[in-house]
Amino acid sequence: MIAKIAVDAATFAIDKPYSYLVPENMQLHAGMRVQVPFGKGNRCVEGVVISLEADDASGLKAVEKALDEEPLLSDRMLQLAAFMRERYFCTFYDSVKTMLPSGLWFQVKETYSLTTDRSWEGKNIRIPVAMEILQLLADCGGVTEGKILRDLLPDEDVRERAITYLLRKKWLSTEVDHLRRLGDKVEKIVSLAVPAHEAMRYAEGLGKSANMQKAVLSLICSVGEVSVKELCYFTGAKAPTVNRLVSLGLLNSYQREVLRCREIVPNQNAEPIILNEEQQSAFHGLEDTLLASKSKPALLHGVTGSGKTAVYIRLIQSCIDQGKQAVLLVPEIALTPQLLGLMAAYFQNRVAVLHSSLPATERYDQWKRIRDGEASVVVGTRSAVFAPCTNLGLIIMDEEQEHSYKSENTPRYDAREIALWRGIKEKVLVLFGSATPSIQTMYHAKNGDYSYYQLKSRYNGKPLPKVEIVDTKADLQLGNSFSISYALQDAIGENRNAGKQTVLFLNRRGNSRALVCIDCREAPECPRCSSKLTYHSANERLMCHYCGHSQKVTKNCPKCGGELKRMGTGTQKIQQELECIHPGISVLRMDTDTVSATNTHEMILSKFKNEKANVLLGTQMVAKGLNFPDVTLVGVLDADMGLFADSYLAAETTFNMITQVVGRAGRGDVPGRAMLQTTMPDHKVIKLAAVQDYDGFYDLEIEIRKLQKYPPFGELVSFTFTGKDEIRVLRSAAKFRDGILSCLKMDTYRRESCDVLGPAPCPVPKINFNYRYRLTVRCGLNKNLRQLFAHLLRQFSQDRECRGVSAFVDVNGTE
DNA sequence: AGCACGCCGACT
DNA sequence: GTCGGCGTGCTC
Repeated sequence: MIAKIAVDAATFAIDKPYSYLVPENMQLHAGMRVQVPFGKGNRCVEGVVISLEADDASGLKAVEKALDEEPLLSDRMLQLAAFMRERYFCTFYDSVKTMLPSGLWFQVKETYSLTTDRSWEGKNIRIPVAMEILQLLADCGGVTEGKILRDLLPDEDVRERAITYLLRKKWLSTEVDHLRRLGDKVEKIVSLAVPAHEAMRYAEGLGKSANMQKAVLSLICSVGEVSVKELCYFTGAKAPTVNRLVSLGLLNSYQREVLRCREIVPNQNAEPIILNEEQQSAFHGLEDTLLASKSKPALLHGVTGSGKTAVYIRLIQSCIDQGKQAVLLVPEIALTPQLLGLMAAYFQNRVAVLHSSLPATERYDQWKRIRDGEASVVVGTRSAVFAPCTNLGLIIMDEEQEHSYKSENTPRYDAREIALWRGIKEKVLVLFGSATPSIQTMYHAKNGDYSYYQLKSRYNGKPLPKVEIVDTKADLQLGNSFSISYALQDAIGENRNAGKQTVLFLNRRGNSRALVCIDCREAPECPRCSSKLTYHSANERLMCHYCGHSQKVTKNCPKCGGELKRMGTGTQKIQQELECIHPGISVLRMDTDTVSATNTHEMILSKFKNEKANVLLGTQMVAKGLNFPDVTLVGVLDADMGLFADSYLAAETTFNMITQVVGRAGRGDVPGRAMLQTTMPDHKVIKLAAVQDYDGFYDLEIEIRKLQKYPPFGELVSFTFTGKDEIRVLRSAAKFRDGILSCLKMDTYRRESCDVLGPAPCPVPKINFNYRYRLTVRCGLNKNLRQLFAHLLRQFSQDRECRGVSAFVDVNGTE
């Protein structure tokens, strides 16, 4: 028997199925992970069995051992890994790792032991610390773990040199083992092994001193099966007492797996859902597709407050009634705590949650519940698109346009694409839901690739707020030095006098916690990266969020010696302005500075609601999930900020942001009002967003996309090159570009439309002493071109001139 | 990437 | 002789 195996150690250039011999007595199946010898040194590496063949061949290395007892990945998931490998230019095993919860990954454990050759004894070895290692091993019985050596000899260079020397001398040998990061949690369950009356008769025959045994037995008689832990808790007995009863043959015991999953508390009663006419017709159409197991995706386009969630719940219900599982993907769990409670209300303990901030143990156990079919509804973030459902019927992606569905690590997958792939292969309905669908999804809907359902009316019948565009240039000419325009200043004042609340939105990332020199106006930079350090008050240090470098806060500027002052964040400055303009106004801030684990997002929101602060001021996080009747004014301080971003999604993102923010105003009885401050009051995107004209925006943007050959008309593939030697990196990138260009002249590729831009420095040109340059390729990324790129990447990694430079690919990336 | 093999110069 | 440096080639 031969196993085709994808190994972890393989880089993209050499990634392919490797054939290994399966030992006679080994039970292997596709989808199981194994430990195999790889390379000349036969080092032990992890791999996954892709397929098995009955062939017999000699001259192959043999699989060392199976690391799983049963397959972790179905054939379908293996197919998906292959798809991801081709689509995102990663290795097969990279895909496998992203599909599995991290609790299932392995940790390598090296064991070092002395060999029988003790000729080193009494010798004088010149290599530093080599003798120490030998002595240490001799002292602890000849065997030790790699971790112990690492702890004892922290200097990596010296330690590794000594170890290689000793291994070559064959005085030391090493073994590698793959250990699961997490184990399955089990508990001991006991039950009666004899009829109850017999057990009780035994208990009565016991003396007075054996009260515990009596208590234990009588409890078991009344409840039947019980865990030892609970038994001890309720009776006060200790484990040995129970074990004694087991060994006497009165009790049976076995290990039962326990799942470490928190219970989700339903936040309401599961009242029957009554759909309005629009919802009803959308639901019917979608249910038909669902029941027919046709794999045509669908878009549910519903304005904020139109009740998309009700349709989701009915669909999930219908899916479960078919005996199938449903996956509901959300952009960020933290922003949808009510959704989880709602799901629990309707689907009770059949709901499983999967997202990255769960403890690894819980995530793994949730994963098992899904795999074993115990959970029929999966709610989760991006990675939940890999939920191991064996009987999937429905995938819903809420807020489909959100960027968080795109991964920023290798493989840089897009959960939308994965969902669509599963949709086709598993004959599953994929439903995209959004108030402002991405241009790409809308295009497919208009094109008939997706079926399209629209919910136009807000269920409470509230009109959308009145939106005004405020030209900040005009204010500047009038001498207004504040970030808040006169018009908005007045509106905030009026709103406050009317006893209503205001939300102000600053469209910036809240990471400006920097120190700035009062003389040269410069902020301390990271010595390893081209980035500014941010100030962390918890440890009084300046930290770099790209490389993790941190340094003590100094009093003076490292460049000119001027005094360093904490620069107020954007929101802080605006808070001061507000207090200056409207003395006595109460302002709550919500940004990375004020939101923490102890002072969560929701806590600030509920404070805003309950304490009736006049103004809530925040960055991107206020845009979502806020629904208060007393908020009648919303201000966007820099509505056009996002339009300058260097991304094909800039306009789309800005439009969505404005829509979301505007939707926060006027949820109560008083009609809402929104003000958009901008330096470009005539910008089409701003104007369209102000009147909430999605269709107009779509028509405008789709033309630009078509002209520029941006998605959905073409794809943007970026190749990023990194390395320590800047010249070399730039040269490698240029060489790669030339490689593409010359291939495009060949007959096979002549018909491809493909523009190559760059190389240009990346937005962050240096990270951890690695320089970064980028090529951007606009093309129809078909199979032909994908194969070309993969070929060029392989060739690149073997190119001697490009040594020390590595490349990675991002398809339709946001950065 | 990571590892061995081979060839060369330097040091004991 | 013995050791390390570095270039080259391969990974079932």
